[in-house]
Amino acid sequence: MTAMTRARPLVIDSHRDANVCLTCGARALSVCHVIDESDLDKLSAASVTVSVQPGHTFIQEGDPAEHFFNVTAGTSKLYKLLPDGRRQVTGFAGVGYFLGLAVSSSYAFSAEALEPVRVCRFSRTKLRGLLDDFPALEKKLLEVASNELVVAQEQMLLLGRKTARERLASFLIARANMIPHCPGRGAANVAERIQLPMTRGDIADYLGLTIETVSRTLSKLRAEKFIEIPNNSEIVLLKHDAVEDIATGMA
Amino acid sequence: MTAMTRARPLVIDSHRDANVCLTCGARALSVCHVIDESDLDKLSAASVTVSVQPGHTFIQEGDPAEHFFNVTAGTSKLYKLLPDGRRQVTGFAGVGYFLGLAVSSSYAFSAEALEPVRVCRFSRTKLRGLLDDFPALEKKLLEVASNELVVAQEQMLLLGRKTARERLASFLIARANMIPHCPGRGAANVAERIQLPMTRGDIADYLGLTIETVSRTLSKLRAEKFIEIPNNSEIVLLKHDAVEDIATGMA
DNA sequence: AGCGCTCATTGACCCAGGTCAAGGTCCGCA
DNA sequence: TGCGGACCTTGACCTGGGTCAATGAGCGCT
Repeated sequence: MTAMTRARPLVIDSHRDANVCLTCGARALSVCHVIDESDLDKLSAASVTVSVQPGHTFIQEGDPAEHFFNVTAGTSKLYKLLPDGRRQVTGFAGVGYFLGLAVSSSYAFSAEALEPVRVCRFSRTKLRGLLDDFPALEKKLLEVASNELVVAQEQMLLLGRKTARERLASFLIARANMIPHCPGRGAANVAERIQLPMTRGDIADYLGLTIETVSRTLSKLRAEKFIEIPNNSEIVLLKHDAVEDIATGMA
Repeated sequence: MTAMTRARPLVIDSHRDANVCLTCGARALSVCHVIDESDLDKLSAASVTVSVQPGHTFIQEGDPAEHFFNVTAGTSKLYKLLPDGRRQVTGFAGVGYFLGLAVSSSYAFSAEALEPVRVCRFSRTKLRGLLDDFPALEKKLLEVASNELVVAQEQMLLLGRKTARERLASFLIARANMIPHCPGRGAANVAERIQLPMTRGDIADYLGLTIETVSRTLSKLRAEKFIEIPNNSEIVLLKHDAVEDIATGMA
């Protein structure tokens, strides 16, 4: 039975108990943490857990926006398409990410799982109810949206004005900074191991480049001893500060 | 005395009565309209009116974010800079625009007036008080932030994946769509007169191009009879639908 | 009316990054 | 352990848009 369900692209967990939110490892990282423990049963009751297999799309640009999602496991890519297939990845949604903030009748982007992903899914009306019950949640969402906006503006600067080299450096630094504070961080030349759940193609679509330019630019950074590339889904940042200078256009 | 005060870059209106919000022409377009008329005196009391002369910066990237602003007259450009002076304009803030959503200790962008601008300025703490008194305002801000996010994602698609021609077409369509519904809009080939309070350089910095490319591309669109350029601050859209097709990558 | 400033246009040339094409590497599977 | 397919790298070449430079147009000021 496990094998059967895992083979399906989207699985709704029907055997959920009222404690999912209480025991949820993603709570500390997500908007839910503003809700008091004693109220978590209400949160559990308002959502269902959905599992998404890698490569499967659980939000489709243009579809009616019936649900909101909170990511509890895995990473997804968020993207928009032009009619001829050109793709812009607008972000990568990891654990704790809240999806669907667009207050519009249809989704403005698609979301596809890069790894096995689990999300808590809320219907539009249920979320509305939660926001009325928990004003702190609304405050938190405004905070989250505001921060997203800052990140989006930073990405506009990258896409509009940075060179390929600066874009890759910015990407690596951003990825490195999202590693939950590992010991020795902040020091000048401590190596950081960056996980890349996405392909070179996804990185290219995120940075407004082609696969070839991403590959070439990474090879160049490796030849210059700024990074190491142990395998396709990891990069070791050898000189954080030097790469940061490249990212900010100071080198 | 009028001449004296108008010559200063920033002027705080000290002779404001308690009815400013009640008589404010921008109210219908701004977040304030969710506040009941009977409560507008509280809103007036929490803010000051500031006038900004063209070319003057009233928000400086990196400065401590002490204030929030609501635009009541004129257009400003919002932008970020790289250390070497490369500029990305992240948006143009017109009447009704709410500025300062970034919940961070410092501003993530600068704002410079393109025309004579008037803003209502709230201190961080006063706005916090208003949000506590008027939950509807918080809801409205979340809605505004969410819509901003959708616009930002659209701009990422433009900057990452569209050609210069598509970028200019997108810009013109977006500008045309913000004209408050003029009669005959929506019809196929009704000419629309678009106001451009910004320079070619600002447009270039907004679209991730150079002045020269903006100029050349507009000249080309004119040669193709899609637009007319009566003067530097106006463009007439002769074929809305054809230009829209270019904007969306369908031509 | 004419000066001088800022902004916009146009042309000639160039280059960062895209395109096209040919391998290479990794990994799951039989 | 060797096959197949997805993904990545590298090289050669090309081009959209950037750079540099000259000219034009609009406008406030005297």
